[in-house]
Amino acid sequence: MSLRKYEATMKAVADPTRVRILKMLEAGELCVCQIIAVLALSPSTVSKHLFLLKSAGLVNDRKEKKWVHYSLDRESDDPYVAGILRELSSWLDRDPVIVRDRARLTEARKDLGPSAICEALSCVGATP
Amino acid sequence: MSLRKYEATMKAVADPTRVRILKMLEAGELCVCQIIAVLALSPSTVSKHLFLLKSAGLVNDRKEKKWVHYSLDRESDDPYVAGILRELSSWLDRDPVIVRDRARLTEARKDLGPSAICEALSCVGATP
DNA sequence: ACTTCGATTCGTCATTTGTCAATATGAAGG
DNA sequence: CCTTCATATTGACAAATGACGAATCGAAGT
Repeated sequence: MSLRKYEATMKAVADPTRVRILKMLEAGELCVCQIIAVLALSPSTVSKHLFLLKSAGLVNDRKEKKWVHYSLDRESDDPYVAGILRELSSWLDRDPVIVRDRARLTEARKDLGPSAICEALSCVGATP
Repeated sequence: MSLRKYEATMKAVADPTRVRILKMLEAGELCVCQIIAVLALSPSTVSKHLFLLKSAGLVNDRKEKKWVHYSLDRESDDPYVAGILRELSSWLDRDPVIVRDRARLTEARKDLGPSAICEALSCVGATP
């Protein structure tokens, strides 16, 4: 494994926004609109982050109906990806930002579909 | 452990030059002049990298005579540091850049003191 | 004290990175 | 078809980053 690949993987997980996404995905796959809503960032920004994570082999995407769902690539044979995802599962679980992200997700998922979650969370997300 | 601390640690190890330094230090402590010589970078640049690594708690420094020696902080109680250093020990061992760095170090350490190594390597380092 | 030499700090520069607005793509429904 | 809605892409811009040279600090040695 080369230094280039290492650098891409590490830089992908070193960004706070991207690690928030990864920590959200630990609970299961999410559609892009849900991630946008929780992060309260513009769709283009989130899309670029997801592209980077996918390029690094950290996540997979799956298209269903109108939505794209992302999930962690837990069976990667890339040693960097496997090692980082393993370490990450035991990190940051008590960070207030991570906790808040999780709260937003579980709250909104109670009885709403992806589209409705989008609506519900984008209101909440607008008030930091 | 906070997202801020996580970000600092991860960004510290995500840089290729800094990871080269960490991989060099796996063999034992080194003085700054040796690191400068192997990397073939300016002293100010190397000094800043070392400062960043130390700020992240990844390395310790020790002054002896005129020189400053850096070493990995293997007994850190910071979970990020401990986890990263553990993963790192099994990564990049076959990368050509890492291999070359090690070769330069072991070659020059055969029978020279730190100061002489500085001299010997700075010539080699100038020809990539 | 003065000089020397290893290391750090400061100032500056080019490159990279993260963000958003605007636009494009593309599938599902009317 | 043609519109709509969820993502993706593009372009622009501010901020962060990594590189260097010059200046500075500090410990030994003359």
